[in-house]
Amino acid sequence: MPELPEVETSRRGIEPYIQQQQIVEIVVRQPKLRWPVPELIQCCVGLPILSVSRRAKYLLLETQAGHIIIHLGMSGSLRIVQQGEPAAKHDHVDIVLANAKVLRLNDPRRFGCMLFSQLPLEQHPLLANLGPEPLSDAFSCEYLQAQAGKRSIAIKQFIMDNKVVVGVGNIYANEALFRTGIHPKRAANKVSQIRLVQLTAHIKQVLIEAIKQGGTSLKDFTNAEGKPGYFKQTLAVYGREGEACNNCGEQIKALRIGQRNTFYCPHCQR
DNA sequence: CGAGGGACCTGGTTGC
DNA sequence: TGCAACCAGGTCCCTC
Repeated sequence: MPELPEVETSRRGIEPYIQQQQIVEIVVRQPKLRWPVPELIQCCVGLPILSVSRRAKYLLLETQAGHIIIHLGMSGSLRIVQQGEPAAKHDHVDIVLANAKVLRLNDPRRFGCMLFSQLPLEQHPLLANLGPEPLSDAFSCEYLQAQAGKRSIAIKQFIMDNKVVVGVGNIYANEALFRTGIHPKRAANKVSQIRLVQLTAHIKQVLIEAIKQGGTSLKDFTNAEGKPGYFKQTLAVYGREGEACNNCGEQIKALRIGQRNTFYCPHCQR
């Protein structure tokens, strides 16, 4: 479910309920996520959550003892529920807070994780080698041009590479390339300089629009209150194989790039 | 170093 | 209706 807009939607949704709240209890029903939930996470109990931030698709809960690092994988979601609410299937972890609210992690496929790190975050192995945030000034057209020149992989895989830029998943990679008129299979180092400038802007634009609409709810993504996002209505190519291109009316095509489903308009994207 | 593919999981949909 | 095959918003890790 989650690409960057969905993770940011979750962050904004949970922050008002958990920031500055003391952690009363951490209940781990299923520790077997992508990596085991560490026992050490229990050392946060009794401490307040000082901040709720995001790096790439990782959510970071800061405490005096270290950071809780949460990734939602493909199917994870976070909800705020009242203490005492019975757990449903795949509700793997509860962080119970002093205000009687519970931050509850649900993840059917268990590709997500909940970790704890006492290291400075920039030294954590999962965070140390990430590229710039797409919505930061560090993700500039000059930067993207410099990176693209070195790579021969398909432009779609290139912008989905977390070492290049974080937070661009399958949906928004497809959408940004459509907006820029670039064929997703074109080699990164064969995209013109002008189009890389446009692509930089379109990646930012599509992510900002999706955040404004609360993310894309495909199957079951919901925010902290259990409500869906509305960006699905805005998707121009993702999931629209066989339908008419909004721009030229030609049929949207699908192909596979790096084992991922890829959608594009053969007329508008070259 | 870069590129490619398997791996980790459950559940919904599709097709015989 | 039943069951197997395939597919899904991610990304680490191994091999070549």
